[in-house]
Parts: sequence; structure tokens; C-alpha cells
Amino acid sequence: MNTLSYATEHAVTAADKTFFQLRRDIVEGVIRSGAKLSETDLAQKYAVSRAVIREAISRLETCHLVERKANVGARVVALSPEGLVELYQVRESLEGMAARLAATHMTDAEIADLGALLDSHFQKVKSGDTYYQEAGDVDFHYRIVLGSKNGHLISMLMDGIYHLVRMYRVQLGMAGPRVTTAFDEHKHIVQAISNRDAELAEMLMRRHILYSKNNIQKKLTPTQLKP
Amino acid sequence: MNTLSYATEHAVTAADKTFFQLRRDIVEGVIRSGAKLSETDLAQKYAVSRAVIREAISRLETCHLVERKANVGARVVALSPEGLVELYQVRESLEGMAARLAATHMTDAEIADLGALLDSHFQKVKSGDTYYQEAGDVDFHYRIVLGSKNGHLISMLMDGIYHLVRMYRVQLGMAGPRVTTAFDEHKHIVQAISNRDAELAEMLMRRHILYSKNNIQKKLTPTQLKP
DNA sequence: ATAGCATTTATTGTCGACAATATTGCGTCA
DNA sequence: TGACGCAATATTGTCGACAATAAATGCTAT
Repeated sequence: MNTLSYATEHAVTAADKTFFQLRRDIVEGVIRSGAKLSETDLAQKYAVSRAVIREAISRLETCHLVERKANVGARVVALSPEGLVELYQVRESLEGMAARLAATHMTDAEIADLGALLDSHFQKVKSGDTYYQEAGDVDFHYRIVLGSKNGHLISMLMDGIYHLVRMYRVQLGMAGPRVTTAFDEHKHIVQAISNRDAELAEMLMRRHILYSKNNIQKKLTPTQLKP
Repeated sequence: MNTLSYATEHAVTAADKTFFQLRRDIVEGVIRSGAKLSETDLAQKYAVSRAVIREAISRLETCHLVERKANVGARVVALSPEGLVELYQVRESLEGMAARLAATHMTDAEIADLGALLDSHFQKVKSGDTYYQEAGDVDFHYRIVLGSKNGHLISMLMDGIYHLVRMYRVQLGMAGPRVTTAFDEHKHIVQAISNRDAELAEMLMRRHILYSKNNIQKKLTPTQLKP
């Protein structure tokens, strides 16, 4: 499995498939940041009609991965240091709330599972498996967001924010020395949730994301962003 | 700017107009909560082709005002006590962050304007103008959200959450005795922003929204929700 | 009479063509 | 030579028709 498939991409219609394909290509940088999305071009390349391309682009707009202007067209969103900051501000806010809610809404079984996940993650980290560092982190956040049991929160993060976050990570070259400290932070968050301490869970999650932002931001020099 | 422009409904295309019209009709309850949105019916009623109806419905879906299932169709979102709670949880989270950011990002001029707005609001409240109670509240929150200078935050609230909030308010019969206390809360928030106290601004805003939720929730008995 | 299946009907998904708008390129004029 | 305006071109917006899928109806068999 080479893609981090957290969301099950169950494509039933052609527009679904095209949307998932386009989203992948944008996040992975196959379609460059800032590039124009010509409907006719894409229709040819993906061998579908313009209608399904328009549908797909429309959904990409919902994720904030592209921006569309009437009678002009759609462009892949531009990455910028300011954009990253704004993104992480929202993430801090929403995931903080998710942790707070998870502390009261997650079942004991779910919390136990989360603890087990963390243990397995710890094993992988010790063995130096860099892939699982990323995957483990994603899984962790995913579970807490789902644990909030709040549909709005879940869809905003899963369908929107996270893809943009991943786009920044991929296109700036991810992987960092923050793994072990991040793991400790995860552990403390789970502990707070396990203690049903909503207040603390939120605070720890917000700090965790703040640190994460600072870490990414450090490698973000304007020259690294290709226009 | 985006196709989903903030507040000002600048419709340039037919799909824009139809989208705004449909959104109004849904929020105001002209189209009942839970109702099915037949593409062919709407195309006839609004005198446009199915393509623009589909486009409009697609945008309504991003606002979370309708839910669509593949090969089945779209329905207006159902209102429920749980939905209201979830909605206000994300509102608390996002607007709290907005207040925090506004405290550092708003200009002195903007803060002064906000203070002036509050004064005028106070005059209207004293004279018992109930319409301005609602409008004033909306204005206040808009300004702070805009003051955050965070595009994601702004679009999430302005294009999404607020319309749903309004839908709940309208369809449950708005207006409450909370006006004067809410006004005091507004005043304290502005004071915190004026002092550039981001931490306090966030906390006060979160409490303000929490109180607001409790107030609405009190009149929300299951029988008031028409299925 | 009812459960299950086939057929019919209605609704959504997809397509290609045309209309409206923006962009580009050229020519003219100061 | 440069700037403005008009024509040519390309791209998006809109439309009606057809295809594919789901819902409704009726038929048959037990």
C-alpha cells in the first residue's frame, strides 16, 4: 500500500473516480501548485466528458485545493508561508475541540484501541520504520477526530484540512527529527483522554499541533516554494 | 475572490443566482427541512436547465445545507437537537480562534469601528428595536471573524456554519430575552481585543457562544422539530 | 395472501453541441 | 514606438438528449 488510505475512497460514479484521481495528483504535486485546470484538457487526459471534470473541480474547490473564478477557470491553490500558518491555526482550533470532545465521547474500547495503536507505533519507531512514522501520526489524529463523534468536525478535517496539510508536507519534503517528541505528546494526549480530562486533552492537542507547525515552518523558506 | 463570496451575494452566473435563491429558501424554511430536491422539478420551478440546478445543489452540499447520495438525490439537511449541539461545538471552536486572532490582527481603526458599532447597537437595544438586535449580533460576529484575517476561518464560518445557524434560528423562531446580557458579553470581548489580550478574547468568545447555545437549546423541544 | 422476481417508470449521471464571456493578437492612430 | 480598440480565438457557462442506476409496480408461484 503506497498511499496513506485513511478515508476509504469508495468511488461509485465517474465523477468520484476523477475527483479522487485529481486530488491525489494535486496533493502529490503531479499537478503543480498554481497550475491552471483547463476543463477541456483534463477531459481529454482523463477520458471523460467536461461535465464530470466540472463536477470533480467543484469538489476540489470544496476542499480548498483549487480556486475558481467565474468565466475564468480554476487554478490549483498556491502554497505560501502565510497559507501554512492560517491552515495550522484552523487545525489547532478544530483538532483541539476534537480532542476535548473525544475525551467525553470515546468509548472505553476505543480508547483502549487507541492505546494499542500507540504501542504498535512505538515499536515501529524504535525499529526506524520511517513510513510508519507518518502513517502512525495520521492514524492517531484520525482516530481522535472520529472519536469526537461530531460530523461537522470530522468532515471539515477529513475532507478538507488534512489533504491540504498533506499537500504542504509532501511538496516541502516531509520527515523530520520530531518523531520521538511527537510520540510523547501523543501519549500524553491519550492519557488525558483516558482520564476523561477534556480540558487537558484540548490543551495538549493544541500545543501538539502548534509544535508541529513550528517544526514544518522551520524548513519553509520562500525559496523552497516553486511558483 | 471565491465563487462563494462572503456575505455580499454578487451573482454573476445563473448558477450563482439559483444557488443564492435556493439557499435563502432553505434557510427560511420555504423548502422544508428534510425535503427532497428533485433536479427536474427545481429546473422547471426556477426556469433553468438541470445543469445549473446540479451546480447549485453541489454548492449547497458544501455548505452542509443538503446531503446528496449518488444515484439517489439530494435532501435538505434534517434539523435535530444533536445537530444543533454539534454545530455550536464547531462554532465555539472556530469563533474562539477567530477572536484570538482578531486580538492580534485587527488594526486600531478596525477595533475603534467595532467599538462604535457596539455603541450604536446599544442605542438600538435601548429603543427596543428588535430587528437590530439580530442584525447587530450578526454584524458583531462578522467583524471579528473578518478581523482574524484567516481565509479558511472566514470561509468556513461565513459560507458554511452561519447559514446553518440562521436556519436553526429561523425555523425554531428566533428572538429571546438574552439581548442585554449578550450585549455585555460583546462589550467584554471588544475590551479584550482592544487590550490585545488574545487569550482572554478567545475564552470570552467561547463562553459567549456556549451561553448562546444553551439559550437556543432551551426552546428546542423535540416536538418543535417537524420531520 | 404474501414473498420474491421481472418489468416498468422515474431520477440521476454523462455526453456533445451551442451560447456567453474572457483572453489574445493584430492593426491603427497618436 | 507605445497605447488603445476591435476582431479573432479560446475557455467557461448553459442547454437538451441519451445512458445508467435506483425506485415503483405488477406478476407469478408457493
